[in-house]
Amino acid sequence: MQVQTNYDLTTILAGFRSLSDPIRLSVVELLQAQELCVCDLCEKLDISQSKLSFHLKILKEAGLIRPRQAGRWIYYSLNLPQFVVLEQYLSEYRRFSPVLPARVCKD
Amino acid sequence: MQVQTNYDLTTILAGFRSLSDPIRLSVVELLQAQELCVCDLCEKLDISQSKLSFHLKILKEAGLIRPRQAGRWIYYSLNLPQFVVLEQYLSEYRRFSPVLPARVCKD
DNA sequence: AAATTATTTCAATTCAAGTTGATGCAAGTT
DNA sequence: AACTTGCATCAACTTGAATTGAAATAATTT
Repeated sequence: MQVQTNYDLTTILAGFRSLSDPIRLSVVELLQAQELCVCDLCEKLDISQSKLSFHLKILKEAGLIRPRQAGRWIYYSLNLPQFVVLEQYLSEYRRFSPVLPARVCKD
Repeated sequence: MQVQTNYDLTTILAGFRSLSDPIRLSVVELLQAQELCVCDLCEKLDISQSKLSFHLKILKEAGLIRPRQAGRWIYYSLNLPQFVVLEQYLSEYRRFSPVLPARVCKD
């Protein structure tokens, strides 16, 4: 409740959901090193193109990656600010963590 | 690939998946303030007990929360180290990322 | 020991997410 | 203009996750 009224929860949820799939996690790990086009990713991950496209869309809609068109290739790269948003969301848990005693459950 | 061979990818995935559901995110936000028993969470979230129990189990298995039994109540609290693991996983993207020039949208 | 309370588990159902192959589209090539 | 290439989208299908109500368990009280 007190953690972040300043973040958009929907975006946070979409971000975590995007990163909760092994293929998508592999994608961002590959993109972490360098910008890659779809066919590169396809090859490196050894999955079908339409399957990859599906996952790229989810990552893109979560704001974690962004496309750049160059001729007929589309290069994807990480959108770091969105990673930072997620990172900072998580950091709030640590930062404001209580040293409060447990509430006693009494009726 | 290059990001973290030192993390267990399965744990990371489970962590993100756990945080990708609105109910579970609400749970950890409530627990961020203080330890709570199941009945408290149930009441605050206004959901059925079995439903909550299902989500608590997922969070617990992801290592994000942990139970503490006191009599017939079970108090759940955050397991901060696991939040830190996720936070640090995300931070690696920022830290080792190639410094790209800010791209200006020219539409 | 029976009754009560807090919580988990189970089986059945519903709903959302992932996969597949085909089709469409836009950019580049001939 | 027709053809190819790189990618996205669609519809049908398969799989997995979430919800529900009922039953099971376990600690507590009477």
